[in-house]
Amino acid sequence: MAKSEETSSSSSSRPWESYHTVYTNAKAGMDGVDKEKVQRVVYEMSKGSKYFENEERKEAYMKQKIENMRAQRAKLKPADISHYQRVADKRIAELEATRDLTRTWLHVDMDAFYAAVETLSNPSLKGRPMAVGTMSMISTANYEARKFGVRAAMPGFIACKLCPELIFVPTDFKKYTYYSDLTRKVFQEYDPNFMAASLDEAYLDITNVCKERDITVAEVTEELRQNVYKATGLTCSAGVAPNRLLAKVCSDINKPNGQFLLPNDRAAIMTFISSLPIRKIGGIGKVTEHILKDVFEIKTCEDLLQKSSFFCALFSPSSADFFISVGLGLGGTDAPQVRSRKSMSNERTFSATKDETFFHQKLVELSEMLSADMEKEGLHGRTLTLKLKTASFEVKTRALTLQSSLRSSKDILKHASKLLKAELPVSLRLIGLRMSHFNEDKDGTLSDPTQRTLLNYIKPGDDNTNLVDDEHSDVKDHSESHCYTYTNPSRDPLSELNDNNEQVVEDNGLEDHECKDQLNAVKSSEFDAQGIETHSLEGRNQDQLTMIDFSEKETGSSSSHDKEALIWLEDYKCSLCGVELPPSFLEERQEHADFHLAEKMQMEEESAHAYRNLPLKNRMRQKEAVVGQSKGRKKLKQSPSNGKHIPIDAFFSKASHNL
DNA sequence: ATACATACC
DNA sequence: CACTGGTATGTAT
Repeated sequence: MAKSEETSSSSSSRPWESYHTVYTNAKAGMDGVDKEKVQRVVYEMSKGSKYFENEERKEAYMKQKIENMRAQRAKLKPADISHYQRVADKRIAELEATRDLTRTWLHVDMDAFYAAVETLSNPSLKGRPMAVGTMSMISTANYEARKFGVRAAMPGFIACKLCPELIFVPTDFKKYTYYSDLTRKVFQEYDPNFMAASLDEAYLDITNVCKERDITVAEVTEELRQNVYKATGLTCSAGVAPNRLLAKVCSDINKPNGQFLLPNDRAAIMTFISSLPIRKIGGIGKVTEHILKDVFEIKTCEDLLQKSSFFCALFSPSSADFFISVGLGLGGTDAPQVRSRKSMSNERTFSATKDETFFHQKLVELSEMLSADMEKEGLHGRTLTLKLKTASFEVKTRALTLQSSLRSSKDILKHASKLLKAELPVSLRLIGLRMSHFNEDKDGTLSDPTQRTLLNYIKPGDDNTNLVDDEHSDVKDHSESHCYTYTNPSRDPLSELNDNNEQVVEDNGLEDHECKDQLNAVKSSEFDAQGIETHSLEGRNQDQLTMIDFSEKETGSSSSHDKEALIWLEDYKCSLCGVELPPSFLEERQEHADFHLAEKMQMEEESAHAYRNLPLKNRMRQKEAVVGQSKGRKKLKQSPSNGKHIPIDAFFSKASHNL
């Protein structure tokens, strides 16, 4: 008892101080905020919740990591330190040699973008504290609301407590996309190859405009911001620097409606960097900040350079390079590359439940959405990842990599169901699906493996695209991990938003519903055709049946006991899968039994199909593997960084922040 | 290859 | 009244 007494200063008397959220970070518009009050309210509103408990769990994990790191640091002997100091000094010199001060990069950042757009369409919101989002989550808050400590990523019900007058406006991506496009038309006049980082942010290389028009950087920046305002009625902030990493930092300095220019001058950069808190750097978040501060007493970018020996001693080379680069004020200066998408996903949150029928319905919806999204981009994927968030907020992922790539909602559903089944029973609050390992399919040709393989065999251009992209995709710094080059917007302003992650609800309106209904219709007829006897399941709906996966593997592996009937061993354990369900859980037991029954029927029904298809698929796959050769690709990727000419951005590519 | 974590908007 | 959604990437196993 006595030992549980808290001795740490804050925990006992002011418990809210130890609840670390992301809301306390100094953000634009948060100057006159009573941070202690915000912290207290956030704590009071969260305390005791499942969410809070999970945050505590995560906090404990982080503390553990810090302790491990501390121990490692303590193990270093003076001789080690001096050794690693030499290693670090060498690396510093090498990185310094890559410094490129010839480009002028501008980072534009719209001010409170979503909120500003909503105010445009409803001027009565002007001057009143407002947030875009829901009671559950806020996307953006306007500056009036920020005065109360309300900010993005804060749940609405907490924001309400901080600011009772707060007005909530639901998000409307269609609107934001429209205005985003207007801004991009302006950006294009300054840099046709500008990089869109999100709906409201972009990087522009203005080196050429400044030269061609023979005007100062400050003038170009003012003019650009003015033109954005003329085009949209929205204000933005801009930062200019010799690289993107610094430009982003600069755009935050005089926000809102301001700009900050950092000259292309090494001394100026070093001065600027020296007092800069590391948390301002894109890629250094809450956790990394905490670790660097608690383990190495690093707070500013200057500290980063001074403690560089520790990075070389205790971090991966790529992490060390990233931290040292930041300490030197280096960042991406290269021309933007067209990057191919790596993954596509969707997820939904709902009130926590154990209802497997409900889970299945979600999987159906997610599969259909994902399939449709993939089709829009002509993609087929090989790896499917199921994401689950339990009622206690723990996130789990379960992945499956297939022999051949897929896209159809039916295939996705069948594999997703299999993955989910293995986790049951479980109480969930979120389900998500992600597809990755894409093989592009430009012609819109179907997933017919014959065609794919033949194409690849004759003309390996299909994968070639990815190969080139992959090589360059490593050559990006962290703050730009989501940047896409904005390709010609002249015709259909919405079409190329496919290049952008945030194109989300583009055509969500009518079409979407139509689509879903159609898919549902198709789905039901499929089930009918499969001849599943719903009546044998005591009124369970058909959807429940589709929880059962269609996999060949399962058929083979579990065939040994597919004749067995379910018995509750020792009156609580399922004889088929070992799941434990007490006798009092009548509903659950019935559902569970249905599950196995349907599974059995499914397997029997399927075994006939599986045998015909398998050998063929396997053959195709082998060829693909040979042609695709992802291993050769990896080697190619690495060689440039080992060679004589090292592109500066390479040092940001793998930088780690998980310590 | 998989699982988990971190980060960004 | 009860803590998002989409993408990328790094680390560990």
